[in-house]
Amino acid sequence: MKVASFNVNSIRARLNIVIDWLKKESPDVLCLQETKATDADFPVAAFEETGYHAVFRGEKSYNGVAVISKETPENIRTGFDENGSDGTRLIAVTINKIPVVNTYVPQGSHPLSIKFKEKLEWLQRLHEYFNRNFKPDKPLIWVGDFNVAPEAIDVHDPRRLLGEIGFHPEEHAALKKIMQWGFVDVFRMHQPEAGQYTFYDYRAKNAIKRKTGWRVDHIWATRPLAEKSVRAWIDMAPRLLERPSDHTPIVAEFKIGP
DNA sequence: ATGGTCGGCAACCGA
Repeated sequence: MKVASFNVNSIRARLNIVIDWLKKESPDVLCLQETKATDADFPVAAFEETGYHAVFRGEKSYNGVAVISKETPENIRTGFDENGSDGTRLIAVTINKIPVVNTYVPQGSHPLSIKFKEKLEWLQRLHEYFNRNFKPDKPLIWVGDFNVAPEAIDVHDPRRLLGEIGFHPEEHAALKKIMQWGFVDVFRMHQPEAGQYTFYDYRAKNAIKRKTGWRVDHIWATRPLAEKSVRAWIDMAPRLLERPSDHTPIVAEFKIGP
């Protein structure tokens, strides 16, 4: 089973890139973040024509998550609870009997802002959500834009960036707590080298050439599933196409199911 | 070097 995650920064602006990428890479599951479309505006037909199912929860202008899959997704749930709280940032499905949780973690704006506190609380809530709904000794995949680079090798200048949004000790602590609940960073398990990034700020000139990136998009799995992962990589190819996103897809393959 | 550029959507917010 091949699982991928991609922050698209508008599914409508990026539709051709995503569809072409699906055809080229043929993942079993593709999780999207920042779709920036209401459910009525989500381009379902394009995915169905490509042979995929699409489930999604969006809103106008901001946020929005979707799961694109070859198999019919089951147990579709959006948000943290029965009320669907923060449903445009969290969508969970079961595919081939494997639960997949797709999140768009709040970016947090700036460490001194109220939004930073909200980001930390959001991660705490997510920890409780995993604890309430899943068990670390059972298969579970968590993917998405976590908006946190976990380690020094995940940013281009860790000394300068430490304490900035996305590379802050409190974010690291919050993420570490969730990892200690029972996750393995599947990408890092297969790719030990530094300097592999999923995000390049397009406000910065020549960011890709200068390698000023961040690894903030992730594929994590509980141990029984991580043990079945066979490879993982970041796909820079979409950047060569028209209208690149500032994020790029991350992919992992597991020796299970189809 | 303390800016820069996207996307959505109609003035600026979020990233």
